[in-house]
Amino acid sequence: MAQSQSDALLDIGQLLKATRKGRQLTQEQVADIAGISRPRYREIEAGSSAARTTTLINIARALGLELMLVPQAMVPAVDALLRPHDDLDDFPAFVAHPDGDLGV
Amino acid sequence: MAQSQSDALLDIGQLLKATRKGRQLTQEQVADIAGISRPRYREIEAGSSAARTTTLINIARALGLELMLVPQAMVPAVDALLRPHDDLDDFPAFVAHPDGDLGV
DNA sequence: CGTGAATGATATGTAAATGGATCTTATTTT
DNA sequence: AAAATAAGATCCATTTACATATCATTCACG
Repeated sequence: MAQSQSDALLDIGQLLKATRKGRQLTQEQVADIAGISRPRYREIEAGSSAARTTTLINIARALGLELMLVPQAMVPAVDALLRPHDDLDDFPAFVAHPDGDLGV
Repeated sequence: MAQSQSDALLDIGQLLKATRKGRQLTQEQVADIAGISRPRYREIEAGSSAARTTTLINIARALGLELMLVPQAMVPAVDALLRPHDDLDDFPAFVAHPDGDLGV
């Protein structure tokens, strides 16, 4: 059916890593701004640990991202809006991807 | 500057509650689908405790929502896309709102 | 009114996130 | 190549998420 929690964590980690590199920041810098330790940020980026909601929000903001909860039916539209995001720096937008197999 | 973590949790809780009521589900039903206990879901909905990332994803999905990480610069656009969402049932879309005071 | 369902709220115990220290292994940089 | 910096990885102590049980309160409805 869909992505397991582990997969979601891995995906989030990948996005964080890609965004961080796009911003040319070190793990320590991001961890610092987000107010967590580097070992912890490392685990979150590696997807081997499920951060608290508040921690994830802090990390996201440290990277210039915002956490949003979007109606599943709107995900494709939002995705489409985000993809052609060719700015100075472009990061992929993360979706928790149930799979994409909604009957939209 | 911006929203504290506590405020973010309260906002998330409000969205969850509004969405749940829109879907006419009980706390127990959502908790059940999300795989957590009712007291636990109650606390998260009340914003008095920060769920793990995986838990939040599960709850969101139980309510037909998806967790997304969006570049802050794109938040207004996504918000605009989400607001006129007058479907069969319409839920507000959550944003972790740093405040809206980005120089966009 | 009163009966039951939904919700608010708390307590105890377990599991997992987090911080801090430390060590190793890349990856740069000079 | 050596030095420095970043990243991978593991340990222990503390905090907190979460389950389960329980009771109070509110709310819908006959």
